[in-house]
Amino acid sequence: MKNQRPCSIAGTLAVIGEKYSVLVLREVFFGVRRFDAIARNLGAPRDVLAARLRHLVEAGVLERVPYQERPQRFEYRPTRAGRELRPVLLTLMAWGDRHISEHPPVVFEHDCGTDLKPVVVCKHCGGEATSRSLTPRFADPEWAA
Amino acid sequence: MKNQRPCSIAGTLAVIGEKYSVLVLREVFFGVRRFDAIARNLGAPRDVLAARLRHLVEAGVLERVPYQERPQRFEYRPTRAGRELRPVLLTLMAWGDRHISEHPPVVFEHDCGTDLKPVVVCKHCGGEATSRSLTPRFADPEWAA
DNA sequence: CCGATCAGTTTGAAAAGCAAACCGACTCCC
DNA sequence: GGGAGTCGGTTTGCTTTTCAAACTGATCGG
Repeated sequence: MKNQRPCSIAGTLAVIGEKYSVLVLREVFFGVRRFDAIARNLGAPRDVLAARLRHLVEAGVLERVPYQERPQRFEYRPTRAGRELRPVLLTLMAWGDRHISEHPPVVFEHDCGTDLKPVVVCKHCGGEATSRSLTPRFADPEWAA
Repeated sequence: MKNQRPCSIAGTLAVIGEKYSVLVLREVFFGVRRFDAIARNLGAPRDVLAARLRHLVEAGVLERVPYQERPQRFEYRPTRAGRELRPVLLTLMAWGDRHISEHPPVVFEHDCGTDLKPVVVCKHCGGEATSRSLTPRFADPEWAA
């Protein structure tokens, strides 16, 4: 990584782009918040998991909270910033449901009573954000495509 | 990676989860579709980029199309499945804009005339998909959290 | 012929990933 | 009290991946 285009996608990936990081968040959102349980559900090497958790805590996405003294034990909870990553996981899941497994392993029931089909829309007008409806504008014109 | 929870998030990450893959898609969406240009904008090692492009083509996200004969040269275009990954990039960008750079390096103008603020909503009711409004249901109860 | 362009491949060393074993501070149970 | 189990990691020794830089081969322009 040398001469990178300035970009919020790259910025977010610097936080959650390493292997397992997103899956850690998935488990945490499901309520699985302890080291052993996360390791089991991910099948990840424990040293790598330890490194990822440290990184996510430093980045302010998770917090490490003791859930008992004697012996002291910790669990990992999403912060506000962490919870705001849920849309990322939902769009990843939606693509996988559509293009990989036609029988989705997990479904989210939405308040409205249906199985959630997540769509990305413009907050202002509510219209779907499609390729054709979007025009990029670059802060630094050197990087205009 | 051993004993993984069956999951569409993991499935999608198997396609675009390696380092640089998402950034390749970003460039392709911006219209940067040739090997040298992508390599330049990413600052990625050329051998890694070659491997990623191969993988994305095999996965059906990009296609490798000749844009000239003599000497034969290729460019990479998003397929339909590839274009459907745009929502993933938009949510990644939105999080970075909010939590990393308060001055976004790129803004998308939406048809409606405003700068796009992407939100994930329920396709059926249009309501925002928040933690509290969602209840997971597991196809295989062994993995219920 | 000389230099430049482009899409990769090759090379050798450094970094990250991996599975399995280990550790320390406990608790539980006989 | 002793042995087994739990839990949140760290250590070890090996394999795989990444990296930057150099190189290749086809072709064009002067």
